[in-house]
Amino acid sequence: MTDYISQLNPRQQEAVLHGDGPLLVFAGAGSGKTRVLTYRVARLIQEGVDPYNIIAITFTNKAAKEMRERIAHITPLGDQVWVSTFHAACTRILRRDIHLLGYQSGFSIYDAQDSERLLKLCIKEENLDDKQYPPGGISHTISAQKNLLVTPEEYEQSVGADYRLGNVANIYTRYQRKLFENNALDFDDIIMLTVKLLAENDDVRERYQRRFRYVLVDEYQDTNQAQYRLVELLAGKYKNLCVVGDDDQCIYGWRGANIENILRFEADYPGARTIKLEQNYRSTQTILDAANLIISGNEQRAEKALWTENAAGVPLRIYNARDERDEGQFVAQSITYAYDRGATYNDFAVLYRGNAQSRAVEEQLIMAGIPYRLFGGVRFYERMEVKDILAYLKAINNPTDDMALRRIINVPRRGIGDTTINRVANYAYDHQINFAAALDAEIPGITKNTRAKLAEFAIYMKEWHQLASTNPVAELLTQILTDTQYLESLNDGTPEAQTRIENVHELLAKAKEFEATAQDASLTNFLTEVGLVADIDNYDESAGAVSLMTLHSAKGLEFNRVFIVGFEEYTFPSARSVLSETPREIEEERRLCYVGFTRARQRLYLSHAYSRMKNGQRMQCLPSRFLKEVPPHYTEPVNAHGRPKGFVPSRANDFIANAASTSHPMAGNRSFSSRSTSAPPQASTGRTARPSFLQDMHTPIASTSNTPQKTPTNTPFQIGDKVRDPKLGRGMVMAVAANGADIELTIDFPNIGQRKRLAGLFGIMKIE
DNA sequence: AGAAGATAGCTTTTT
DNA sequence: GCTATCTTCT
Repeated sequence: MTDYISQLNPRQQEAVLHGDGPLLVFAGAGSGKTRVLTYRVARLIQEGVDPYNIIAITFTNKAAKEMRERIAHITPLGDQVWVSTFHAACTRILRRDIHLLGYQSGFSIYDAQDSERLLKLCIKEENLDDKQYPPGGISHTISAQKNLLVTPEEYEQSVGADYRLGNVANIYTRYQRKLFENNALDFDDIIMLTVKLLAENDDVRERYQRRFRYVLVDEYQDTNQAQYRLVELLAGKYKNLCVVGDDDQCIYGWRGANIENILRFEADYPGARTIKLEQNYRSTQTILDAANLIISGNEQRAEKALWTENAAGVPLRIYNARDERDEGQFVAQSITYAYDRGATYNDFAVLYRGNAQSRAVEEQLIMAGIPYRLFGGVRFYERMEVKDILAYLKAINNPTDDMALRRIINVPRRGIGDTTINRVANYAYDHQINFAAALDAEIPGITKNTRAKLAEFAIYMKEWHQLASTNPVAELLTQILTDTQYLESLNDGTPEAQTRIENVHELLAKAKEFEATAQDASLTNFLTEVGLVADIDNYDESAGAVSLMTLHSAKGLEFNRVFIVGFEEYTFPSARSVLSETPREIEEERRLCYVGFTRARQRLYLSHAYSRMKNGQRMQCLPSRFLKEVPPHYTEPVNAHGRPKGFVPSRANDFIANAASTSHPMAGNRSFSSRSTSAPPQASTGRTARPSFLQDMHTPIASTSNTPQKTPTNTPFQIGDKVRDPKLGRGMVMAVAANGADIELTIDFPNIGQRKRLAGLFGIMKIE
């Protein structure tokens, strides 16, 4: 720890050594931001500040975890610093004092899915048509209001006599009341209510202000109004506030992030020192120049220019694909080409604007036998079976959580149908009691038989509730699984059944791990922890696979080689932003582009297709406007293998030149059977059955252990797969056989009423 | 009550 | 193309 200061550049040193008072650090991409933050915390402790008096706030658990570990690594007392996400920090504050707002400490946390379900209920109860009041849109509106700290009452006032908005206000009011009645908070409430708590209770505010003499905030450009206010409240007494961010990387405006917060910092905190970190340690000069040129197209930004001492590197590689399939092949072939010459799969990331784009790339990676991990899509804690089990825990932990209870009352099937549930709900509503209480009531219209089922369920609930007060989470879970036969109910013969069962076991393992590591292993804390995780939190650098994710998810990560696919108008920038024609939205897309470019250390591949399927329709596409913003001398067109057109091997600066002399241990070792020993059985059945929770490795092997020996192992196809042949159309694989070196598939084509045996498999692609 | 089949509607990004 | 919801059937 002694000599760490000398490892920093002058600007970084200045930020680390800054004493008391507000400090703004503009940290460009790859400029050593995390380093500065962690060293600054270490320095404070070294100077005699009690770690107890420091809080560092991030947006993701991953960032928090990384910072916590790095601080603990450089200074012995580091692990006492409070490092957490906005949401985790606020939840902790609320668990302690939320009774002052009328809620109870064991409140449930509703994710986007939960809150939308509740919202639908509210729209229904207001007797409004969910076509005219689409839950998604209303949810966005309510979220926006909460981010601006606008209460239902204030919103109602602000909309005046507007009929439609008046109804929206009514929905908001009802929604908020229901959350309260359920003793539940949505994500926005977590911040909003913490602000309310601190603003309205002098003693609570005073306590936290005194405690947090030093406040550090990461990614300040992504704070929304509520978070801004929260930071203001926390740091209000000592003003020892250090915020780090990059206005050029503000990409969450649609979610309420206010880029003004960082641009206004000096005005908000008079006497603030501003430091700009502009030296980039990550990318080549070429990549950086291109990124700088892109971002300079934006009006609303603080002036700065990244520079680097790194070499110029190679030009950006541009591929014009025919369609998304060709584009996927380009990605796969380029990766294979580089892999065969010593690159590793972790070197690569494929970034795209929207999750829907992953499919085309996935198909080609599977065909080429390239292992990959997919981020985004359905996440572990959003999976049906995991949410079911968590709903049991929520309902047990928080008996007023009607939403959780309603979710599980007939899962697994207990013969309690929608009619009954609605009768109970209506009864509860009419008598102003919660759903759980209504289970024991004499409700008109419910038959004796059904009432017995309700009563039986109610008894179980009481038993579990009892169990929860004395036993650890994992034991409670086990008991629930036994009592309900939930696992058995999952075993329905569908291809996903096995994965679902595994996911439940995974959750059980999570619970055990939680018990082993948590300081206070209460059920409430377990639910808090699992309620606030994001997909990217599970990113693991060393997984030996290509990473596929959205540009948003990629923020904060870096890769040696980055593909940005779908670099087209109406895809990137998104159709929405183009059609809106508001500079604000296009500027955010441009920032997203800047984020994407600066993820790459060595190489950046950009591809666009001439045509692409969108919403089931084939669309013509034009190259992204951002592509035109990069001058031609920074770029070079490449072929479908990622090689420069007219490539000559002796060319200086090219990869093959040095790869030829040093043989990589992995080079040439690409046979499928030797690489993977235990492919998960669902590996090639498609994304819905794939757990993204752990390393989501993809291997093309149908099955290594339980298939006859003659079945070829190096094929992505297995019996039952739905496939498409370019000439014959859709079909289903009926048999897989080896025919010499070739693979032979027997495929049923229902549309032509024929069964064909095909060898060579040219153009046959798996579909879902 | 529950399953299978048909149709409408929608897709940016996520703590 | 996919999914969530509605409809129809058992």
